[in-house]
Amino acid sequence: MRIEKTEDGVLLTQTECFDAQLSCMCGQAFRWSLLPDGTLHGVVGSSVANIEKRDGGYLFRGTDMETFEQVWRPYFDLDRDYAGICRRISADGHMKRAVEMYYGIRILRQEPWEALCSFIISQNNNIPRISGIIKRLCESFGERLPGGDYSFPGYSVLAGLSPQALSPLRAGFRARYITDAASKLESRELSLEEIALLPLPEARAQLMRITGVGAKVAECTLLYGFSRMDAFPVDVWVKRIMQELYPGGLPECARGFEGIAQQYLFHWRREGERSD
DNA sequence: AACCAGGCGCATA
DNA sequence: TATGCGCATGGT
Repeated sequence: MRIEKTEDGVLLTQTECFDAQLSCMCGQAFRWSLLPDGTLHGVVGSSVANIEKRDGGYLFRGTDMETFEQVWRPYFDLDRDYAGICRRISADGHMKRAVEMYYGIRILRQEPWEALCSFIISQNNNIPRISGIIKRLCESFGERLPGGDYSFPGYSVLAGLSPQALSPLRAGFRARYITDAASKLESRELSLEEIALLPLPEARAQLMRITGVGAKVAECTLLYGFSRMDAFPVDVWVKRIMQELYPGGLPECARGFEGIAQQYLFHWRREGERSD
């Protein structure tokens, strides 16, 4: 991996197994968009990214080195050996095909609260509408950033609100789930910092104390918000894959990296459906 | 115009 | 423990 400052921003080259576009647009995060000119645009915390392909790598336009190191390097999990992980899970034939076809997908290290809130919104919903609800959530309750983007609102901002106060989001029955999560966190009845330290089963149980958080949302929160690579969200797509390919469970080679395997299989199956 | 969407809570057996 | 249904909203 090579990271260098240029006059346009920070240039990242020589990374193994990293496709920014695939990683951001494969359904794990909902605040990224691909602009018509090919620029990948998104917000993390109070930082805005405009990522362009350049010199076989990526230019983070307008980013300074400090922000790259503190925000983007951890967000894209650039210090994890994805090439090695992909090699390992490719011991299984189906996994090998999915990994080859979509090589470079990484699990993004999202903020815990943003992941929790986003996947509460995701339930019984489709990706375009999930993105729309989250966009309105940020515009309604987040802070305006230079350039016109909005940050994801912290739970403290939402904790005092009634579900009706979220009506501009058009989140439907999920509105009260969001306010329940926010108020339980604000009152310290639940603590994301403590959940981060718990073993997987206990962390699941804690998250599921929130109304509207079941096994699937808890698992997504642990994978995407707490970087638990052994969390394994099973949605309708993955359920189909499991029934068709792995009735006895994931292959042994995926142990410890179930979440990463899941993301490749999920995207593989979804894209396969789209191209029919 | 029904049907579905990265589910969950609740009632029922 | 295991099903089945309703839920807000919007896109096909």
